[in-house]
Amino acid sequence: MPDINIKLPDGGEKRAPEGATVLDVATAIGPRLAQAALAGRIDGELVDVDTVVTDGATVEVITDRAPEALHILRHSAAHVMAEAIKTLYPEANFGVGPAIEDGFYYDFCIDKSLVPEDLAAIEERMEQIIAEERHFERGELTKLEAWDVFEGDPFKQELIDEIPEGETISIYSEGAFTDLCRGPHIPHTGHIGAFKLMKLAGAYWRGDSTRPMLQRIYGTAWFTQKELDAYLERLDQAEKRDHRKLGKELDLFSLHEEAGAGLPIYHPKGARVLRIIEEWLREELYRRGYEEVITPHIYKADVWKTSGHWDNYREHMYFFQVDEGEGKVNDYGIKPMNCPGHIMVFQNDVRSYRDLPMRLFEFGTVYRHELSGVVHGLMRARGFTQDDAHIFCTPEQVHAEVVAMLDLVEYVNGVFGFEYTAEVSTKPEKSMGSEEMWDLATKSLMGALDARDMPYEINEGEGAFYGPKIDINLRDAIGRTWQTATIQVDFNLPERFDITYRTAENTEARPFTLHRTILGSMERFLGILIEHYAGAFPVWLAPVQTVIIPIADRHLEHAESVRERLEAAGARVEVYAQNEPMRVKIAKAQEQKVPYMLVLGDKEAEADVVAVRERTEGDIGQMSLEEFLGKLAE
RNA sequence: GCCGACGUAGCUCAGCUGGUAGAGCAACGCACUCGUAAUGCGUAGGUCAGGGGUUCGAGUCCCCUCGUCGGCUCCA
Repeated sequence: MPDINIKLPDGGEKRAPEGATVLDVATAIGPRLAQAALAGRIDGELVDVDTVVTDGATVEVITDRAPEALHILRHSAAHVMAEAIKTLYPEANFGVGPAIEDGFYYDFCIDKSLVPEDLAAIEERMEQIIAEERHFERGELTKLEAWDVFEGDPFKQELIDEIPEGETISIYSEGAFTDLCRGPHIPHTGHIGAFKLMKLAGAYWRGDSTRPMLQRIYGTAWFTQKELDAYLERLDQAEKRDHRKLGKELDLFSLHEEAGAGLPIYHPKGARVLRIIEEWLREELYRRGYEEVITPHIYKADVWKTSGHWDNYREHMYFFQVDEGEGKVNDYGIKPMNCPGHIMVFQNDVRSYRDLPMRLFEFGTVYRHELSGVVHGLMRARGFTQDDAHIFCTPEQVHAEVVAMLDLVEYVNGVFGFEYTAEVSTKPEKSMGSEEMWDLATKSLMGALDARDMPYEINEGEGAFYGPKIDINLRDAIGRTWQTATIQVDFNLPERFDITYRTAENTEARPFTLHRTILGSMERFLGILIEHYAGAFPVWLAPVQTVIIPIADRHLEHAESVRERLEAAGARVEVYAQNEPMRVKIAKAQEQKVPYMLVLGDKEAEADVVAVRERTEGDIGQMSLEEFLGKLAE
């Protein structure tokens, strides 16, 4: 039998008999590798281990160390789950079942509505399938054959329908379950070392709310039990950071059924943090050439008719009628966006190119009637405050303005220690504005990112109908991402409100309008910060920076005087005056995640010093008030 | 909005197949006056989310509404 040549990823070459598979190649390299082989890669394409290699190809053996390995494993786990469901519910029809971050899911349709207890039976069945070390058998079919195999399966038939004519269709079977699938899969089900079904949910077929809703089970799968345990532990940790839980424990805000969904109420401590951030950002914006405006929370409906919200966004707005007397009734709408007010500021005078760029900002509280299913703590509320700004400028100025915004993004996120990534969304199918405007605006956005050496992804066609945008995604302390800042070009509102400026040539021109937020929603950003810091705000943000702990009642007076002196210096202080042992007060202050505790007893009163306890380091000794204030300011 | 789960004292939670509500913490009172992560005793606190129904009897079963949670969808 003639031999063939294959290349290995390390640059080496190997000879193999014709008809050799990836597994044969692995075996030739070493028996341990053969045992660890989960899949292969031939010329960059992931394949099963029993795929025949071709002459001259580069062959790589994928083991559990490869970054793709978990993905393959989870995809196979999804199939195992589907088989388990199929055996328990033979009438099941399946949608799609991909691997996702940390796990997998499968969508399916069965007669009964599953309850969480049903998951145990499915898990049990999966255990059996895994114990049997079932092999995944690949088959290749023509479109016509595939139609037959999935006879009576509407979802799979729809998927087959969309596969281009002439393309080979691959299917995988393990036991009783056959699925339309591109592959590859792990050699046998026994490689799934640990898995757990996590949650039950509903999901529209193909993500389309006009189509049937399927049942979805989410699961996670790992090579070892240890990895699964570590993952569950990670989820536990994330849960401890949940801003809704910490918001309650730290007395930052509350939600009230009687107030309405998505309408958080901020307590003194939560309000304090919000105002600290706001005042800090305001000063920074002044330094960067922004001017603050204040605009109404409500406008007559006419404004929203002009802006287009009345026609296109009404179901998301709060409108109400007011009887103005003598039978005259007016419609008013609560603002879901700050744009109209800012445009009216611009419009209030004849504007010249010399006035541009005009940068107007506002901490504008807006209300949006979000769908009931999406409200979520502070992260998705119906009332929230945007650190909103609109920049009116000439086409030539767009680039520099976006660069300046990106600089602000970098500065602001640096202060909180967030890393971030950017994405640009381009012209969608349905859009307004000329090709040239879109082109100029999109190039300005990308050019600004390039100018600041910021890498970005492009979401083709994902822009709003009225202009392209840049979105910024933060990465928090435990690696989750949050979309916050957005820089958005708007071709729509300048048109609708017909705003213009005088050019140097004394002609009339329409200004470019940029919307932008840096934090997004102040309250949502607070939620992100709570989770990022796990509730332990840095000193400059902490609503209470230091707690004073008098040891006994006789130290109360001294404690009060220390409080007054610290507050006079601008510190945020609380005295724990309740009649409790010192260690109880310390425990409470620790629980409240207060950065510093000042223990005051006889010794401190006498020497007029404070005994400082740092939240994470513990007792750091005595110092004078001045020294301590210096520490607070660090 | 859609699918599913859940809603018991201020907080965290217990309450089996229907028989008229319980703990810990917090609060309040008394005692203790304390040196770096929770002192003892006592008191009070609930139309079991709201409304309707089934039943001799409902926190427990059914329906509706509100809210919360997990997803999906939406996001001018």
